[in-house]
Amino acid sequence: MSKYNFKQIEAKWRENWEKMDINPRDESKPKMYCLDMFPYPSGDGLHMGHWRGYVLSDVLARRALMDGHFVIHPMGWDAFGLPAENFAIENEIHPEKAVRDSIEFFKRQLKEIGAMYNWDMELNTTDPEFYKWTQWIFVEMFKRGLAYEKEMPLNWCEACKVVLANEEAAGGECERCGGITTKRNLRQWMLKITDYAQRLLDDLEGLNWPEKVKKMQAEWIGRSHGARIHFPVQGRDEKIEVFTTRPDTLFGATFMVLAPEHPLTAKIVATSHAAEVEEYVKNSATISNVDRMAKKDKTGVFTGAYATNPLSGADMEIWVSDYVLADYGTGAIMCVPGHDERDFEFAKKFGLPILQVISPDGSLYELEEAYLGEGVMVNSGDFNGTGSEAGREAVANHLAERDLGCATINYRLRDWVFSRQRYWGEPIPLIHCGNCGVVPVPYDDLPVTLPHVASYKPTDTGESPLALIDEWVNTPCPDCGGAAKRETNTMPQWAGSSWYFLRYLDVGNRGQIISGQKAEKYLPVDYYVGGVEHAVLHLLYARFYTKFLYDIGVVGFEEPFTRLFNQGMINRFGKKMSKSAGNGVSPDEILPKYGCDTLRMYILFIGPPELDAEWTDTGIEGVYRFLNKLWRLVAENAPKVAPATAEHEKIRHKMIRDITWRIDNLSLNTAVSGFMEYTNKLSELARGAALDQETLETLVIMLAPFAPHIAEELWEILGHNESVFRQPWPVYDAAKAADDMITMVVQINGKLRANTQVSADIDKDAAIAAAREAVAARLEGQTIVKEIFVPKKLVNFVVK
RNA sequence: GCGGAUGUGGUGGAAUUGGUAGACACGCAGGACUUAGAAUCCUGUGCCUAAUAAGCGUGGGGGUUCAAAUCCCUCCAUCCGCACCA
Repeated sequence: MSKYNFKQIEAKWRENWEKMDINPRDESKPKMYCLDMFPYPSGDGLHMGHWRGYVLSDVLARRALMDGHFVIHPMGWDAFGLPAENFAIENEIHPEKAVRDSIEFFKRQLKEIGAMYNWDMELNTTDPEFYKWTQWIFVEMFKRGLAYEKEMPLNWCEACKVVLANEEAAGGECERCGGITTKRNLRQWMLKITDYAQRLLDDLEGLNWPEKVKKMQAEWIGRSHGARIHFPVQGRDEKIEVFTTRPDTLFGATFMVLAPEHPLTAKIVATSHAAEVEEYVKNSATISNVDRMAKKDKTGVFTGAYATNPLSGADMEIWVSDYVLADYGTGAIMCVPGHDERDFEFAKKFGLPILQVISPDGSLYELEEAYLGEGVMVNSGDFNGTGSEAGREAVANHLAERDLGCATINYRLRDWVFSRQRYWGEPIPLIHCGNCGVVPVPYDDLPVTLPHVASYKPTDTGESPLALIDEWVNTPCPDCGGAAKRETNTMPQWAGSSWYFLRYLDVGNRGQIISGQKAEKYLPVDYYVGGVEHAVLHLLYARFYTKFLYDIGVVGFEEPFTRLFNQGMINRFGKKMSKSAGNGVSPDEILPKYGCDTLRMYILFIGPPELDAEWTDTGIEGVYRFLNKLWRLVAENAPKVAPATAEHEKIRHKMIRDITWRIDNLSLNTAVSGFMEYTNKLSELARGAALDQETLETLVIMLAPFAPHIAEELWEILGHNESVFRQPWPVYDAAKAADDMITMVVQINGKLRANTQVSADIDKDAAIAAAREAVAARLEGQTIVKEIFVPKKLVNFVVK
C-alpha cells in the first residue's frame, strides 16, 4: 500500500482540475455567489490571513456545489492605489510592471490554496477594459450632480504626499503609512455620499452581517435628531447657524463658539480682537490633527462680537475654539454650559456665565457640574415646567413658527473626497474648458487611459504627476472643440473595489457595465468573506455605489452583499502575525513540508473562524498525522471492503448528521475534529472487520470541501473515475442515526452519582426505577422530595 | 468616556444553546515495535488524592433553578472599534 504522498497527489489534481470543469455552468441549479475580498497584489505575496479567508470561502463554495448549487466563486486584482504605487516607488519598478509581476506571483500562490475559482471571470481593476466602467460610473454621477468640486481643508499626509479621505485619516493618522496628517486647502472632487446617508442607514437592518459591522457603519453615518437655530450677530447683518440635539436647553445658551475655520470668524471679529483671533486661527491650521485631538485643555479666544439668544434675549459672547469641529453640523455651536460637559469646562476656564435650565425635580440649585440628564425646563420663560424631552419638540416648533430655526436631522457622514494627487489610479474623466466649464469625457472616448510615463512619483505641489504631461493634459473640449485641459487627479483606491463584484459576471461585455439579464440572474452576492478591516470604508462605498446603480437602473437590488463573514486574525506568540513583527509563518515554508490539504485543514481546525486564533508549529503536525491516518484508513480498506453491518450503517448516518450540522453552522473547527473522531472510530472498527464501501465513500465525499486533493485521490482509489465533486452531499436518516441504548445520568441534588444504560425511549417510571436501582445505596435513609426526568438525558433525585 | 468581543486544564479549543464540563488536537508521562532513531500503535493525563472514595473546579463575588460555562446582577482583566460629533 502506498504512503500518503501529498506532493504527488496535489500536483496531480491541480493539473486534472485545469482540464476538467468541476463546477460547470449548470444554470438550471440555484446560484450561489461566494465572493472573496480580492487582494491588492503586492510583492509580499499571500500571507496566512489571506489563506484563512480564502480557505473558508472555498469550503463554503465547494459545499454549496455538492449541495446542488451552481457556484460563482471568482477572483481578481485590486491593483490601483497606494499600496501598489508605494511598492513600485520603493523598488524603483514602474507600477505597471510591478503590478503585472505581483499578479503573476499572487496567482501562482492562489493556485496553491487549491481553491475552486472561476478563472474565466478573472478581472483586474487596472485593465482599461475594467476602468472604462469605473470612469463611466463617475461620469454618470457627475451628470446627476453627485460629483462636485470643492476647495477645502483636507487631510494631507506628508509622507505619502497625498490627500486622504476622512475615513483614511481617522484619528489623525494616515491609514497607509501611520504618519501624522495635517490640514491643507486644496481643490478636490467630492462624491455626495451624504445624499444616501438615510438609505445607507435604513438598509443595514435587513443585512445578514455581523452586528458589529452594522453598528460600526451606523455609528459612522451618525444620524442625530435635533434643530438648526439662527442667532443674530449684534450690529451686523449676519446670522450664526448652529445645530443642536438639545433645543430644550436653548434658554441656557449663554455664549457661542465658532470653529477656527468657520467663514464668519473673519467677518464678525471686532477690530480690537482681530490680531489675537487671526493668530489663533493660523495656529490651529498648522497644528496636526493628532495634537489637536490629544489636547486636553480647552483653548479659545473671544472675538469681541456678540450674538443674541433668540428666546431669552441674552447677550452672548462669540468665541473661537478648536473644540468645535468645522466639518460637523454647521461648524458653530450654541454653548449651554449648564448641560454640556465641554461647554461647562470652557465656561469655567474663561469665566463665562452658567445657567441652569433643566432640573431633575424642578428645583433650582448651584450646578457643580453639567447636568446631562432629563428633567423639567426651568429659567425658560413660558416653557418652564415642560419636560425636557417634550421641550425639544416644543422649542423647535416655536422657533419654526418665528422663522428662527427648525427641527432637523444631522449626519456625521461627510461627502467622500474622491480625488488623489497620484499617478497610479483611474484618471478622472473630466475636461476643463475655458468656455464650457467642466465637461465629462463622452462615452465613446472612454476609457481615458493612464499614460505610460517614466516619472510617476508624487509631487509636493498637491498636483498629480499627470499634470506634468502636456501632450496628455491638453485636449480639445468635447463640446466646443476649443483648447481645454484634462483633469489630472486620479481616483482613490476604493473606486474599483466599489463595484468589481458586478463585473465578474460579465467581464467580456464591451458595451455595458453588466447586462441587465446577468445582473438579474446572478446577483447580489450571497456570501462575502473577508477581513473586518473593511467594515466601514470598502463596504460602505460598495453599498453607496450599488444604490446609485440601482437608481440609474443598472441593477435591480439595493444591497450588494446579502451575507458577510469576517474571519479572525491569525496570531503567533500572542501577536498578529506579520512580517514587521517578525513572527510570521509563510505558506511558502509550510507547503513543501505538509502540503496544501494539511494547511487548509489546520487553518480550519485552529479555532472558530470568526475569532482570532493562535498559530502553533506543533498543531499543524497533528493535522498532518490525522491526514496520514485517514489515508491509511481508506487506502488499506478499499481493496477489502465488505457489506455494511448495522454498526457501520449507524456510524455512517451519525457521521453525516454530525459533520453536516457543524459545517452548516460554520463551526468548521469542530467539523474538522468530527473528521478526526470518525476516522479514529472507523480505524478502530477496521481492526476487527473490513469496512463497507459506502461508509468509506461518505467520509471521502464530506472531506472533499476541506481537503480536496486527498479526497479526489482517495475517491479514485475507491474505484471511481469521475471527480468526487460530482457527488451529491450525502444524506442521513434520522432514525438510522439514533441510538437504541443511551447512557442515562443519575443525579442526586444535581450531582452526578451514576451512569446507567437504558433504552432510548424509556418512559418516566421505568427510568426512575432504573435510576433508583443505580443509586440505591445512596438513597438509603433519604427522603426524596422530587424526581426529575429529562428524556434521553437524566434523572435527578432531590433529597432532604 | 461610549460601544462591542473575549475570559474554560500545561496549550489551542469543545460542550447542537439550561441537563455527564474538558470532545478533538497539541504537549507531557509510561509502554509496544526497533541495534538505535524516525514513523506507527497502545495506555494515562483538570485539581486535590493511596484511591475507579469524598471534595473542589469554566476570570472574582452574589443571585435564579431540581440542575448554570450557559440566564440575571455586580466587579475585574485582555483585545477591538469610536472618540471634544454639540
